[in-house]
Amino acid sequence: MSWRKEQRRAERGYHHGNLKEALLQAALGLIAEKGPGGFTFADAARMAGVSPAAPYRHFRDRDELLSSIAQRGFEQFEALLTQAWDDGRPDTVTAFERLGKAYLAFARDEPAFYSAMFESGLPVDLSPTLQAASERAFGVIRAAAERLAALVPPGMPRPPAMMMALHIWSMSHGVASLFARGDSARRKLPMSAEDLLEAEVLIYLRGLGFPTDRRPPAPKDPAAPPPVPPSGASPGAPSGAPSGPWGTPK
Amino acid sequence: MSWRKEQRRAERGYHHGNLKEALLQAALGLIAEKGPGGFTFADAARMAGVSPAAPYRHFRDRDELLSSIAQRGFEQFEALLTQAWDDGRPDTVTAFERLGKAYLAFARDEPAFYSAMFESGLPVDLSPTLQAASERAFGVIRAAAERLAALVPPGMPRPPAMMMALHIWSMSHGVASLFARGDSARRKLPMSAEDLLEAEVLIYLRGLGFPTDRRPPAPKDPAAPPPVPPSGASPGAPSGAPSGPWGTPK
DNA sequence: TGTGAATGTAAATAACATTTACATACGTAA
DNA sequence: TTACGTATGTAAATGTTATTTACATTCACA
Repeated sequence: MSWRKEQRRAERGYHHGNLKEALLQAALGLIAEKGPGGFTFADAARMAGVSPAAPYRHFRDRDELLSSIAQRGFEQFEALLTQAWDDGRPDTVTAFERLGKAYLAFARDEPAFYSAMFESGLPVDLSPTLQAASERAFGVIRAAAERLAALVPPGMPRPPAMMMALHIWSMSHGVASLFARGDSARRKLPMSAEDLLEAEVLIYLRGLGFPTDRRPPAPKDPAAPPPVPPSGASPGAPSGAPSGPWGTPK
Repeated sequence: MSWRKEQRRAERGYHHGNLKEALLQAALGLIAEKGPGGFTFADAARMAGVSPAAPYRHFRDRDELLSSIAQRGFEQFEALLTQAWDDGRPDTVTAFERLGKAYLAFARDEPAFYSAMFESGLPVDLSPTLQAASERAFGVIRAAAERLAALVPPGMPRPPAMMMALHIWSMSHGVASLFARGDSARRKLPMSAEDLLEAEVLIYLRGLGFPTDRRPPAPKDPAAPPPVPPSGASPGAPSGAPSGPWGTPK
């Protein structure tokens, strides 16, 4: 039963060569499977083929490994959001909605990172680098909100961009946490989390004075088609396409 | 060192008499302090003055205790929301906003319950009674949304009440999770979580076509004051009172 | 009063996190 | 090339936890 260990040792020698990375990967896999609480330091070591004490050469303790993963998660998150925002192309509102979708996509596609970042109970405010990473990620939303705020139609009250950013963050986070986690989404929904969030954001944007009825034709930015929202769209769904921000639940 | 245990035993006899409840209370305290992960079954037993095996007479395992707490939490949550909604008095919109406040208040005042309910990683969908309790709590929001949907001004698209309920839930949950947890709120904000959520909900409601400018005078329900939102309210805050859904950050 | 069901206890097992003392390999300066 | 300091692993030990099993005490009630 130890031939396997010996075998592995023979293959890689006394030194692993890349243990830190291997541990991170192992932990990532374990967290994705069994949640941030179900991950054990010993398991990760076993998975990497080293003794239970080896990880301590690379991480002060279990929490530091978790924290490293969260850190990396925030970095990837920031990259994803940046890409989704794409500097506001083709127009601010479209890009803004893409941001929300990206949030959900991350929660769904990177459950391990998401868990470590938001569900591990780690005190984000204790690690300066972690907090910084978190703030950089939020900064993308913040910047987008800044641009959006500048476009609030004249005559409408214009809330601080920071506030708009926090609103969007909380909507995305709320939908993601409640409905986009767990393999089969813990709670049943009459629609996808994506559609739910999209509708939510669109209603919010309308509340800020943005026209939100156009959809297929995405003209340039300051172009504002019919400023009057379409009326009388009951759940019956007359036409084939969604008549408002929400379609008929399929 | 065992005199204390003997002492306690003498006071209460071989049987604790109320162990189940004592364990729940102990766990509640521990979770409030150290988070849902930092609570140990053995600790709760110790705190109740019984042997480490005693709890197993009342809970199948650690998870079942946690689950019981979550269950009780959802029940209290439902009660709190019901009270806040107060059947839509004095008017639907006001009561609706109170609902959001109650959500935050619960997250803040009952961190242990909130943790067990939403941050413990428990598979809510696995316990039928837990899921039912969760759905009853959401039912309050759902019912409120139902009433609100009926008031969407004619001429505005009216989203399904269920969707509105989910929107409100996600906003509240997002704000609560991100900004109303942890003794000193992990992330710094330019305003209180309550104000943040209130503004968010008001903008959302405006997006649905509700007039959202009145504040001190709360007239009867179907009474709809100036349907035109106030214009030109830059962050400078001209008058003393909040000029829109948001005041100046103090 | 006797008895079965509840409720606790003690002791044992297995898994972890973490520490300490010791072993090995790697890079580098002489 | 070699000697040495440092980085990286290992083995063994400690203390804690979850959980189970066999046994003890007490309660409710016939």
